[in-house]
Amino acid sequence: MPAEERREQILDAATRAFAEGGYAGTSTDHVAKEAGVSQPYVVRMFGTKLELFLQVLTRACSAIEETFAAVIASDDFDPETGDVQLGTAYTELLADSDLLRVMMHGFATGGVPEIAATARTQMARIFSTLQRTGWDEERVRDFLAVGMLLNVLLSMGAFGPDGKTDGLGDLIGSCLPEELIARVEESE
Amino acid sequence: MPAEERREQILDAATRAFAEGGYAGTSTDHVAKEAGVSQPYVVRMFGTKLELFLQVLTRACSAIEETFAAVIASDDFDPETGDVQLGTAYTELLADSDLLRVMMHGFATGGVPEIAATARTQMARIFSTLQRTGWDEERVRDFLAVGMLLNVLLSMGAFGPDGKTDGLGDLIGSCLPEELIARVEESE
DNA sequence: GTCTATACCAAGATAGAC
DNA sequence: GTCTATCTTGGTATAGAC
Repeated sequence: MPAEERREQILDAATRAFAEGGYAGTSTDHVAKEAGVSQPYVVRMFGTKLELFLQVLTRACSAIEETFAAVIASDDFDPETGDVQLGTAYTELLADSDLLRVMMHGFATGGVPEIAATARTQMARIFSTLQRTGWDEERVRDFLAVGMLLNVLLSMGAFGPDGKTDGLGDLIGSCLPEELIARVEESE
Repeated sequence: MPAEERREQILDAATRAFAEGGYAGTSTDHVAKEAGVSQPYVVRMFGTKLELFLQVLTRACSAIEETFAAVIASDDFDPETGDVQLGTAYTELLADSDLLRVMMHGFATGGVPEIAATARTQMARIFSTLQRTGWDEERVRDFLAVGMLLNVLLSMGAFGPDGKTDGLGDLIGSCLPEELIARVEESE
């Protein structure tokens, strides 16, 4: 298999693995098994585990940012009701869950300077993209903030089967309309 | 030293250590060094590293919840302008940073079922306390959401010296008044 | 109540064959 | 381009002395 294709395959596998365990909590061997290759090969291809994680994090944030950018740039984007359009796009990300979960791991791993620096850069990019909605400062902030709250709830398994009985239902309900919640839970 | 006092001392040290590295990224030896005791002693006292982390997480969330509860229960709490009172209390937490940072690590570590379950319970408690403001659903949600966004920014070092040049200044500015930002940065 | 010594396993990275 | 074997380190937990 050509290196380029293998590379993508491993990045996909690493995204799933790191989404579950985070940077420190995931071994390169786990990533390798998920990708169906040998552990030394993973290290060989990316140099170090850290470099691999940085690429996974950057790729995940780019995918998220591009999802928003596409909605905002589309012809039928309407600043007035844009929350719904962006919210729907975001829900698709929620249902996929791996991208948002690695992102959150990256955002929380401030103890590793390279990861923290990458996190700040990517967060700034996403913020910058959302500003192209033409919304005022507070509206952009609130959209991002509620999204971040949802990411946290996703990370702690509030959408999963165990999460239903934990008293977070009302909180989730105040963030998302009923129909969308059902769709996210389904995919858990 | 009596066991009870030592216990608190170790929990404090563990809070600092885990705030930096998270659950998987922090060794029991690191905790021990921070507390000035031997590594086997730490394990002996809490049984396992996981148990220690769960207690640290629960304690941190309780402290945060109690901070809010105290403001809300105080005589001069006014639901109308309560955002400012609660926001100021929250800023004190931001300046301390360790409590919020372990909490975020706990919230992001969904891959360890016991941690995720504890995270959900604690989040529900904080939510429940905020509901005692008497605010409507959306106002509670937005307060919590903006708080979560700030926690994420804190975790990625956006308030630290390196964070100033990353283009997140406007985002932070839309979450907190100028004076408060200065106070948080100072403590970094 | 607290330590030293240590058993034992997991994990990142390297060497080198095919 | 990909693997097997392996070196080396670090880390959790236990045993047992003081």
